[in-house]
Amino acid sequence: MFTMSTKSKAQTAEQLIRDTGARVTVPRVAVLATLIAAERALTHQELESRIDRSRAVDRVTIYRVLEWLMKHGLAHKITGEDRVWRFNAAAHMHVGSHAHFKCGDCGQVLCLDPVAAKPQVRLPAGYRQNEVELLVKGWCADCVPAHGRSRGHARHQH
Amino acid sequence: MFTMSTKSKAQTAEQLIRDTGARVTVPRVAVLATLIAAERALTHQELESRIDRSRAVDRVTIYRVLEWLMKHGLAHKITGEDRVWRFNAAAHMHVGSHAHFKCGDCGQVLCLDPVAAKPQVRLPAGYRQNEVELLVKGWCADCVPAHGRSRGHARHQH
DNA sequence: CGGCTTATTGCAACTATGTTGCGTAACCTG
DNA sequence: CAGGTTACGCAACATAGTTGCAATAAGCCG
Repeated sequence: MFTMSTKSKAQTAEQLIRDTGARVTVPRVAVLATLIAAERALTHQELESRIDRSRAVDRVTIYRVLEWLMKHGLAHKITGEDRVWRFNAAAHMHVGSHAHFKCGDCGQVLCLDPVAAKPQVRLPAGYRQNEVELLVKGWCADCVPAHGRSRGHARHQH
Repeated sequence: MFTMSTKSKAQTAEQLIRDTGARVTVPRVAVLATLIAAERALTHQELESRIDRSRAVDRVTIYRVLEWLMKHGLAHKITGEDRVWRFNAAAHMHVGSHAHFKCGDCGQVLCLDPVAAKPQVRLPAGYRQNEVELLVKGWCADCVPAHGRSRGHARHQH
């Protein structure tokens, strides 16, 4: 089995957008294809720079496209701890509970598989629980060695 | 047992700061006392407006004091989903796992008691887990009724 | 108590992320 | 291919947080 080419990813993206019944536009396809091609959650900035190479899309348009994709269930937003949003193509939307991993060293964010057991939390009286978001912090495979060598001095990628 | 007066909270704050061995300054006491007096996690903006009534403290100073308090384990930061940080006095720091509740309607954020069972998550090979942060979304006691009445139309407090 | 040293504050300017308004261009339909 | 509507791009704005530096005040020591 060959890896999907960039072109076929664009086609997938195009098809997904067409299926919503709304307009198929260059920015929408570009953003969604980029998200699908990404191995991890991307920030708005990362999206912008990855897209620019092929066809320039306006900053604002990317924001609006992302909002649109979320509204139509084609992408979802991850709230990082650095006040930056990251976006994933929603290949497998698991409603009710999300789990993400964030490397404290390089800042990379992954969308983890849904947790087996939905953690049970005790809320104050009268409160109602809807979704649960789980953020696991730690170090990714690339950063574990660096972390082990020089404890307490992490190189951040801001 | 009487509720602590505002004054004794300021004294508590002062003592906690003094115990670190560093300088006891007006902004530090003001910020920490405000956090201790707060019933929930406060944003930087909320802190600023609550402090202003007694003695004006510069915006930037509040940021720096908060950073300092965290460094000394007297406060901790919660990453909301609205890209705003909220701060709690760290009365009971539970290292390794935090749990917070955020009301999707009024935006209030609470620091929940540590979860009984640390949720077990499967990470990719080579990844190392450090902390786990749990964000429970739902509706607080005050907002549950409103939510029940008009589903899908939440009044946000931005 | 009053001056000395150094940490801390306040101000101003800056950066980064995200949002809004509006005229223009692109898409789809007939 | 003409027309209506949606979506885009630009520019200006809003908000959250950061940095540099001179002025201030905490704690110390005589």
